[in-house]
Amino acid sequence: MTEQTTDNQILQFHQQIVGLIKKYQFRDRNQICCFGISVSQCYVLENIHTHGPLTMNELAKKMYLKISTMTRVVEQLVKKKYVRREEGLNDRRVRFINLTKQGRAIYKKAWENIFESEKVILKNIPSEHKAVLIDVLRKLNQAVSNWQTCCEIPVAKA
Amino acid sequence: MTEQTTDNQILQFHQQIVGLIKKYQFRDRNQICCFGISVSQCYVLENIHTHGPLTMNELAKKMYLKISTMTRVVEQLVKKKYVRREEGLNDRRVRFINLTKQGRAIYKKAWENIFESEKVILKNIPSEHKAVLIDVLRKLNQAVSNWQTCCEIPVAKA
DNA sequence: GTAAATTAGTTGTAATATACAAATATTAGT
DNA sequence: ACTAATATTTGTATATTACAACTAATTTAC
Repeated sequence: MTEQTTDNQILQFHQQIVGLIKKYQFRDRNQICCFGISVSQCYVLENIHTHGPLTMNELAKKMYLKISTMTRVVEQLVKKKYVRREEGLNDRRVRFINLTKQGRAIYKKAWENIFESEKVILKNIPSEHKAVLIDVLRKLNQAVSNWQTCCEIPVAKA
Repeated sequence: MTEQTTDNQILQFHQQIVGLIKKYQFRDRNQICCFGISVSQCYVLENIHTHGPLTMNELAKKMYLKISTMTRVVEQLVKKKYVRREEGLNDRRVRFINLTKQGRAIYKKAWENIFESEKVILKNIPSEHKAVLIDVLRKLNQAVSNWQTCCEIPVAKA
């Protein structure tokens, strides 16, 4: 038992993370999209649900999307009556995007299955490891937050 | 200290996982795509690198994509000379997709940064927690593998 | 206090990713 | 040999996203 991280540990860690990401992405496309909303649309609902009404800029930043893309995503949600645009009081340029009653309902429905799965997973983890896990995940999140984009061009051409 | 999982724990767990996924997705679009290859293209390289030459069907299954989409992705990689199609010996219908020398090189380059980041992250985690983390990630992976798609239509219309 | 610069958001246009259905080529079953 | 099944490709359509140009509102500078 050494303090050093072995190459094997790093490899396993990497593989588990990458595997997890791929599966979540897959789940996203299937499980979330079932209710007639796309992955991005669903993340918008989640962000508003968690943080309350957000401006277009705030939403775009939280979802790592361009604001023009944000406009399109929100547009679809407005059309479906899951969110509404509310005018800013101080600054009449900004629009606060807020959930409607139907929006709250569809959000619950869309995340319910995932939430249930996570509940089961967490239940099966020994109590003394649960706190450790959450703490480590938080650290991981922080580390990942510090990642820089390695170049200016976000998406390369084919 | 109770054996039960609190609602708060579940919520935190959920938020950390979702946050992590979003960031990795974002990083994918930026960090991986820098070398002139898309996220999907990069995952193809990784799959072949890890498992050796794969058929179109195997690749599609591993990446949760339709085989027709797979054709297009591999097409791009062939054009860039990162992979080549090799005819099956027993069954002349199948094509084994294999890495070229350049393919191996670009794979290393594309994942290098990510791998380095993960190494740093893992280094900063106390030794006794490292094994727990990897173990939990593995369990999480298993649980996620069992997720069913909730309906037949994979992607809903706008 | 008005002109210039900045900011928030939308719209036009284009590129990319993905899916579905039909087509092709090969193999397996009877 | 004829039919069914399988592996892959191609034609076509939709969705997601980005970039650039645009509008409207606010702030800054003089």
